[in-house]
Amino acid sequence: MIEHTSIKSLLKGEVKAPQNVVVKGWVRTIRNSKNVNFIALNDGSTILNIQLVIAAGTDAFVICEQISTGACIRAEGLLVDSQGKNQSVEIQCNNIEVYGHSDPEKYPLQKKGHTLEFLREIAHLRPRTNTFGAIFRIRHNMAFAIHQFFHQKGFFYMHSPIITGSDAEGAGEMFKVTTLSLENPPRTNDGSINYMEDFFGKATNLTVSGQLEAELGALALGNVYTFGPTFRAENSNTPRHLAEFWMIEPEMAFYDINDNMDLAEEMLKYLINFALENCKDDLEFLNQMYDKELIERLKSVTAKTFKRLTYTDAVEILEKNNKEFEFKVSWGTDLQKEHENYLVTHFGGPVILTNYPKQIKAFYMKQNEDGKTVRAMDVLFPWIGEIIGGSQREDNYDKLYARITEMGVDEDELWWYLDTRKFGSCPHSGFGLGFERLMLFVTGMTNIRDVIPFPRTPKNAEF
RNA sequence: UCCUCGAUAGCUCAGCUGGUUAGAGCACAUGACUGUUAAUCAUGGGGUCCCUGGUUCGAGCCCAGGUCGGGGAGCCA
Repeated sequence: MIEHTSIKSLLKGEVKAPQNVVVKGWVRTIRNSKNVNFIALNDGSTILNIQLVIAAGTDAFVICEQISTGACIRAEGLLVDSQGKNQSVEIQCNNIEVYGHSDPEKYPLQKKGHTLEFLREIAHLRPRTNTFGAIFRIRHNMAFAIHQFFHQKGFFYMHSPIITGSDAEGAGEMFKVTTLSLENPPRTNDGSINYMEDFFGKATNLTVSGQLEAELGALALGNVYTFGPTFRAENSNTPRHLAEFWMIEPEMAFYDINDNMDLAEEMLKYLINFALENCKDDLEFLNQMYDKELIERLKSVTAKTFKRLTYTDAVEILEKNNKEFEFKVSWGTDLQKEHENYLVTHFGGPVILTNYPKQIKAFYMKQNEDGKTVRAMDVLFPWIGEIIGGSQREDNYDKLYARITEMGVDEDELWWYLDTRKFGSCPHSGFGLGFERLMLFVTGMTNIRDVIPFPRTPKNAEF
């Protein structure tokens, strides 16, 4: 049986003072004086610390000589109402056991502020800071909320493969997966690498999207979603890109593009509300330390109806301001970040754009009757830009096949995908949400490397 | 990948026009202190000036190449 109590439950008043308690955690600061020492102890259950009060003359007071910032201890004592101002309760501590010392000359985390750049270099220790404790607790809550949201709506969580044999999604550069010798791979007669001898008997990669597999699930189970790691070998060096990130991809049978937008909007609002309700202390910390408008912005997004308009209407608005843009807009061009920002600012909140020109979108999107556009939808968020990209899917075999050949996609790699349009095809839709992009918005962090425990980016796979 | 800025103590930074022994704040150590909140006060220790090469009597400073990091852009979620 676990003998100690979480600091969260003590500070929430779930244990009535006075009462003997045991806590275990890591020392944030220790303040010494002649007659009394104070320790701020954190166990990760909450951003708040509990104060240990150690009077001179106790065994614990002597042990304090070994304790410094970062040490891990077990502390036992009487939980009492605090005499100090900054906490409701504290522990009059008479017994301390040191689990792990922390050499104060060498421990990198000081009891002062550190830059996020420095903390990235010590990603193995940064969960012990207030900031990253808050971020990772919020990250957990968002992951949990995603499952809860879909489960409540009757969706099934589907595990799409991490290793894929097709390079057909066209979603970006892929990481190769192989057990062949890099120094001396087997060759075919024409000198190319013989993947027949590779582990899977063919060339394989890490997935760039679980969407195509999710569609297979939707055409059997109705509504499904994937939520797993995704890999892009793009040489992207920005605060919004990772080589390994997590993506949520719902896929729904019998949803048209409007149902798709409704779901995307409902989901984003649900998740943000969940954070506001369940991550109050952590959000308040981030609001105070990093982004004074964070909580206000989160509330405003949940209250607002997302502005929906077509790509064509958006281009019309943008064209009026072409002189302000580095990249001029005209119908058929892909929208740049400056254009997305303009629209989000123009409408004062999230924007959903639909019906893009087919030539700038993927082969699987449902073609409109006009012959020019497809039923794509992008949800644009302040600063982040495209937080969700999705579409109604092309469910007509002939149209899908035509598009595949037009775009030079290898049909042999997609025979199974095409099969679903041969046998019991149906209208369906889906979208992809970048989990870390959601985290950026919810935490107010501005660099995606700070919302995932161990970021993978070009030239960085430490830890 | 392109543009741009940067790298000096454990951290955050200053360092003049190229010139003697490279500084500050915080952190840390020691001491003081009757309840502190990133405590306070005093004293002290602490440097591969990112790397390689060059210019120079002399380089933290100038030049070239590289590495890593920040911001912007592209690719995208």
